Amino acid sequence: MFDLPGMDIKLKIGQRIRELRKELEISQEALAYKAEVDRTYVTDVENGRRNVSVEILERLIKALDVSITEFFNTKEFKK
Amino acid sequence: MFDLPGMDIKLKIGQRIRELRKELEISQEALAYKAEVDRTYVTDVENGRRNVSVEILERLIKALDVSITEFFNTKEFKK
DNA sequence: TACAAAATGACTCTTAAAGTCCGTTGTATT
DNA sequence: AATACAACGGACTTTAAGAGTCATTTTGTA
Repeated sequence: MFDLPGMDIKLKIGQRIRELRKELEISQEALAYKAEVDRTYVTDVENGRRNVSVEILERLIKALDVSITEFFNTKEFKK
Repeated sequence: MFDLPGMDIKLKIGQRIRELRKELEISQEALAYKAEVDRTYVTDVENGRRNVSVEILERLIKALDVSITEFFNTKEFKK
């Protein structure tokens, strides 16, 4: 996985979501259902094409069974 | 500052922004200028009235001179 | 204490973009 | 070929973001 210094926040978030979703071994559709967002929306988010709002992001993070702190506790979010 | 378990994510973020802004001892207007957002928008965000997008949130966090990891590394974001 | 200035809060309105919903296409895997 | 998953497109509805204005609170200082 890449991590260029100036990489888009949307891409970083998308990659993190995909990473955690894979760990749970669930499909995009299953995640979408859990987070109560649209199926196609998850695809776009994971591919860095969506500027997610914090309320939607919180739902996705909850659906991934991690805390917000945990979600952002990876090297690509540390400066 | 309070922290009820089911507290709105928008309020938590607003409180965190205010907290860090106070530490820097700058006004809402100065923060707005640094983050390139409207002054009244910062007021609304701090008071939990705005569902901020991640791109804007990133700008605010940068303007507060902390990493995203740091920003969310407080007890109210841990579960 | 009183006054001015600065900072913040509380609305409203507009438009650019977030988020939804339908279907279709691509790509493996069995 | 059939099933499951992911990517993509377009049309649509809802809302974030920006901006304006005025009211209120806070701060400093004479």
